[in-house]
Amino acid sequence: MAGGRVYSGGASSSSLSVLLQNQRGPCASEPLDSLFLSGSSNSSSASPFLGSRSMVSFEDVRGGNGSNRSLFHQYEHEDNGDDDLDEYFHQPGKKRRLTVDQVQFLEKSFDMENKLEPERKILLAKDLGLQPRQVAIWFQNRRARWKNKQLEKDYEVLQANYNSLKADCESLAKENEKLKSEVLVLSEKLPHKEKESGTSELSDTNKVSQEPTQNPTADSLSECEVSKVSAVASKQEDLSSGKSDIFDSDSPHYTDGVHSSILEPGDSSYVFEPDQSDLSQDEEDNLSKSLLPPYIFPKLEDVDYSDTPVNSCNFGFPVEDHAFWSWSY
DNA sequence: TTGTGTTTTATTGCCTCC
DNA sequence: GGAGGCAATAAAACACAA
Repeated sequence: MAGGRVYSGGASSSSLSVLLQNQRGPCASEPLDSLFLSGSSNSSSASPFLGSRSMVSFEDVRGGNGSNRSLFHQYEHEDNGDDDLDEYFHQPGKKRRLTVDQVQFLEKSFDMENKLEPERKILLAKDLGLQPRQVAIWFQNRRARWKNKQLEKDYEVLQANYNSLKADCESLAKENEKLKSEVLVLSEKLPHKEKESGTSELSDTNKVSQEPTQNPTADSLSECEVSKVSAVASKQEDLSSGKSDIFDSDSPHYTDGVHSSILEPGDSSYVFEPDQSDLSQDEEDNLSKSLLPPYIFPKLEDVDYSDTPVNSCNFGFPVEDHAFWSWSY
């Protein structure tokens, strides 16, 4: 026995005699719902479960089906009076399964409230012809089962979410690889174009830098748009050599509405304002790091990218890779 | 019938709350 | 300190295949 806790081994003679006095055979066939509803308010007079003898009545009504068969037969052999009844309930080490109706009754009660107040426990015990302790144990075990079920459900939900995220991640990684190869191809082609077109493209570069802002989130960046960004990579040489007037406010700019107005954090359209994106700050940081040449955005020096991983959200572009980027196409 | 896995009932020990 | 809840566990009852 647990420290200081005393459990009875089964129904006591006194409680059983009370139950047997209330014995009412045919009531066992009443619909459970009505039995249950009448139980709480008037349980002592309308008890649907009237001790162990009423279990025999249940079996009679049901024709002795299923799970109670062995109990019924066992009890049938011992049904020789109250002495045998007490003997049955006091068998040490013997476990007695509850009847189907008792379990259904308890289940309904559990559905209403899975905690068991003392008064309710007494009422249920009376109604079911069980020891209050048995009712308490049943509720305890039932709560444990319920908790396990909940854990299983939670696990399934988490696993589904994980699988979904994993699929997203994989598709983004593929997209990332695709875009990277595209950037490589375009950056190889662009130096030739540059030589042909001369310095006139600088004004285009400036256009890009002045475009009103939309947030360059992963969602808003179409493949085409990213390709455009990639296509201007060759302008980096001009910028790094001081030719660019990219911060000229009068300069025309790239007008696709995606890669612009990202220069001034103080501006209302500053692209890295947290409220303007569905992405988390980390994701936005990753995007800004991956898409924007660091030298274009001196204000961004305030942002700590030191631990930013290269992942599908920043398109896998290390910051160093951006050294050749510029904003024209 | 028997072996084995699962479910259900009950115990134990520990913990928290009043 | 007692009552009650919970986790872990034991063990009886049950289901079912071989």
